[in-house]
Amino acid sequence: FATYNWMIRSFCQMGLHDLAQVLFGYMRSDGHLAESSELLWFMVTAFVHARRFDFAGKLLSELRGLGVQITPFVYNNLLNELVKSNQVHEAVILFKDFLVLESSPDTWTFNILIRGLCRVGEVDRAFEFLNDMESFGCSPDIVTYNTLINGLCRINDFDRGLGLLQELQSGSGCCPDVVSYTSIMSGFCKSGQLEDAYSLFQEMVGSGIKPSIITFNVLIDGYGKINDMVAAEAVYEKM
RNA sequence: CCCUUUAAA
Repeated sequence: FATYNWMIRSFCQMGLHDLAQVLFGYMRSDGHLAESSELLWFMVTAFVHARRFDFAGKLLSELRGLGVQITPFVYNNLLNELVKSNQVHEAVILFKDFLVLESSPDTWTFNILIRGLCRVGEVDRAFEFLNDMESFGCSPDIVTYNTLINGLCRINDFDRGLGLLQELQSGSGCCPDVVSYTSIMSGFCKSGQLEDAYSLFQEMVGSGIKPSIITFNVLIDGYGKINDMVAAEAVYEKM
């Protein structure tokens, strides 16, 4: 098994995934599957990086067959890697493959996917995942909502963004925080709606939430872009 | 630079 182990790893590192796949088949036939759980996860990451999601999914099935527990912490990292490299749809495919494992996704898993979908403008798809969370026993948290709010503002859908903010204010779940407000303020600033941004700023301060350095940065930058240096300086004096 | 998830640059 030791020989299979390092040969397969070497092939993966050399980018020879076809050879690694063939070798894995031989190793399996030789009855070494039971001792290969750590190698299996190594191969999963390698094949995902090589965009070979079909075989990665088969490997995950093997892992389940071995009764190996892969924690969400571990595979969230992999999903996040894909999202960061603009491969959200691949991440969604992989997410579905992860469902064959015994371990259930957690809130972070959904937050990563929701963020990815928002980044490519598929906000409605992101909301579908929000609705699916509950069936997996996951509750959306403030990060989930802030991510969605930001996604809405990025596509200039301020009405829905503000609506979600109001939902947080009235709902019993979680309360909006400085990120929620700053996110929408940033959207307003980018589209030159400084009056709306500033009234949100006042609303935030009025509800006892302390603006952060980023909040001020957003406002000052927004006023600078519309050449209102007087207002920009006025905000600067507040910090 | 980050390196399990959210706001500015």
